[in-house]
Amino acid sequence: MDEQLVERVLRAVEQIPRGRVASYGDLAELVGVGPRLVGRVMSLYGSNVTWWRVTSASGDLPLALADEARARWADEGITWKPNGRGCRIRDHRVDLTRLADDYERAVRDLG
DNA sequence: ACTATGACAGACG
DNA sequence: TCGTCTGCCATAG
Repeated sequence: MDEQLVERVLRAVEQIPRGRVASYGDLAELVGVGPRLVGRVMSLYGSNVTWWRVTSASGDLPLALADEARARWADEGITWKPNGRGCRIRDHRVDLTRLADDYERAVRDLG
């Protein structure tokens, strides 16, 4: 894995404000890579950051992570509908353009 | 070198 | 609302 890329992805995740979520695709667009790569980075290094604010485009997470994530969501006031279908997580997606500002800053301050 | 498979997404039937 | 297919990048076999 390209360390630079990993850093950029993780940095992007950290820009997601409390109480909001972003999809893998959102982050991918922000970082400038394919969504699958973001998924891969998260699977490897996600536990180091606020991974529960990253959901799939449909608002779901793998079963194992869902339990943990739900607790976090409840704590942050993120509403969701149990039983997958019609998950309301989508209503909490961040405005990508606003996220981009903070992200640019974060990446600049990195080097 | 080639294929299959992912914490994925978008288009289409 | 489901399958299916294609694009995406890295890894494993």
